[in-house]
Amino acid sequence: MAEPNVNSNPPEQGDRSALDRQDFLRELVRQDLSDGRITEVVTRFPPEPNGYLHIGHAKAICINFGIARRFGGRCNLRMDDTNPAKEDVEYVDSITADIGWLIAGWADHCLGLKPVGALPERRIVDGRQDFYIAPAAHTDAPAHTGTAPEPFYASDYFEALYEFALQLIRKGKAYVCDHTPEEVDQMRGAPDRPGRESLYRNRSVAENLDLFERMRVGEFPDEARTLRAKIDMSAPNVWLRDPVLYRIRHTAHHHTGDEWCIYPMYDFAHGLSDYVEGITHSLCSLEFEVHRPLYEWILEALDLPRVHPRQREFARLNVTYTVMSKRKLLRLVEEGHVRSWDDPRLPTLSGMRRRGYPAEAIRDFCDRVGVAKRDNLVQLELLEHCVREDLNRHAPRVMAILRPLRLVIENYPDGQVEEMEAINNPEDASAGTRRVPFSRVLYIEKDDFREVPPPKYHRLSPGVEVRLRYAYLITCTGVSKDPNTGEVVEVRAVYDPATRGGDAPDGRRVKSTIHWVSADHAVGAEVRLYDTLFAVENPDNVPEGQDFIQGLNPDSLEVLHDCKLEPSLATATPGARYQFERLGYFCADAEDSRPGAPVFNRTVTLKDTWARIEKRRGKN
RNA sequence: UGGGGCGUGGCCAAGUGGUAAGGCAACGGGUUUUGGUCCCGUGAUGCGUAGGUUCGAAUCCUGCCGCCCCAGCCA
Repeated sequence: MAEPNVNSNPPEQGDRSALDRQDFLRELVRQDLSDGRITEVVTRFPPEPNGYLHIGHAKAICINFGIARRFGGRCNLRMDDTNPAKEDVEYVDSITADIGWLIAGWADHCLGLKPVGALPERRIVDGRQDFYIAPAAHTDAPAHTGTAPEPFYASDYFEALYEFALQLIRKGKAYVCDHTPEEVDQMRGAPDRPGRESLYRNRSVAENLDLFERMRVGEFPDEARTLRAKIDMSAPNVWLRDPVLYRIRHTAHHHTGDEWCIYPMYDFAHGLSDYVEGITHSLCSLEFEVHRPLYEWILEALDLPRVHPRQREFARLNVTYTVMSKRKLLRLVEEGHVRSWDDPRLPTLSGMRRRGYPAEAIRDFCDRVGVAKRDNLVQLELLEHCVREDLNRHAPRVMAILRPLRLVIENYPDGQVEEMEAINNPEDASAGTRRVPFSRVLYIEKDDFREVPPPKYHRLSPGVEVRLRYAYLITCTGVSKDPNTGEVVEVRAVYDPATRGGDAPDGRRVKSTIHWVSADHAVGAEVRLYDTLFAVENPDNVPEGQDFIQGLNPDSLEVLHDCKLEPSLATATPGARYQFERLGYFCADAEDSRPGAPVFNRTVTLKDTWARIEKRRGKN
């Protein structure tokens, strides 16, 4: 029976790189299609709602949605929620929101849509029992616009899963075991030593059926019994040594409430959930490779009528200067090393979104990182490159002073204000221009002035002429210092009225152009500068006896309170991204920005050749 | 020490018997009213290692070395 192909949208034109990318997963899918093993491609992304999504998940999302998209299929977002003790709706909400954001405008057209309230349909195919949940037709659903998609839930299949378990028992392939967890543990043996068979392994089908049904209705306490697969206690692969399929947990579930007190284990639930949804390719990370024989055993033992899903594994993503494990991220949040799950220093999707990383850049990164099976540690620089490349194209330019230094134009009339025309985005002519007020007293960046300039320093210093961007050529005439500290508190200069806009009629050139903000018109702002969360490249690789926490970078956050922005930024909308010229890309904080009192996060710096020169000099 | 995987330039990664793609990083140079962007150029005689097969090997065979995963009633 052919299932409806609800989505046959081909990938967009002009998408060559993603289209042609060659990796072993796409190769396999291509092969299955040309062999006629399958006629459509259905994948899934199956997070357990027990934590927040991070860049590592983004890779899995891009692979699963990307392949569905590439072959005109669909990808289901499924909550793998089979362990009520660890899960919560808080997480399903954040996960769906993060995914909606990440795939918006890219893979929303191949997002598997669940018919509202639908459960798997029970039916008989070729005399064999089957369950299938048909996707909603795409045309019936409102266009996905980046809002949280409605996920599928493994827990919606508990009834079907229970029926499958019954069937396994009837076939003599599963049994109820009364051993304690400790006994099961001991009897499993070791990788190089076979295990011992359960004393309950040869119960009759009738007794197993009776016991399992009584497990379901709640006759037994937690841990009293389990349902186990009858496979091989001496199998070299320990996952084949009669793995537990169901356990008793008198615990309320975030999605099914108190309807159940037995819950299926991952290995039993996952493959069958894939099957129920008509998944053709179940793409997961490498640590599940040893589970694959069990995944296949379950599907085969049940003699299921439709085509079986195929599990294939790829290496998970690691990025330098950060950690990806749920356990470690949780510690960072709980111990207060970061403020929250969406702290802009975290590799969580919510953190990166708050920091200003465009979803498109994260997807591009996942694409460039490739798909393979070897362990990897990708340099942060590649991610930052992707972010800069996207922002360079799209972010409007603006002038902002992070560390203000007063500059007085001595020969500029006091009280006069001129509106200078500035280009919004040199990469995008359609972005137009804006007017920026100029006056006698300005702020410039402290870094842009040196009383005694080091070699190769092109910026302002006494006697030197530079350009004020979009304004005038000025020449530094002197400084004022704090009488106590000797610190330069004000720079004085004269301007050449003939150079309005920045070009000299006589054609003379200056070595540097610096940015500025008019003191009278400046908007005060808080700006948060971020450095890597960890000071070490690979925080997971800690020396003996050390805690990964010790690898933290004490200077990962610097808050600047007295920044001066050009007036157009007074009402920056939360989440809006800009390039502060010559400094970097910044994003109006979505939580803390207020009209008239914006707060900005530095997303990433611009590449800084001068900083590199200085750094090199420091080393020599 | 049992089983399952993986080793290609600093980091990713193509390559599937015909003589080492591409990206990031780095380093030179050009353009530039952002020390940004953009453009041009530079890098493995070598594919963990030692043998073998072949006219020819990163690709096939054998041994060795290294790294990762697996003994949850977690996923």
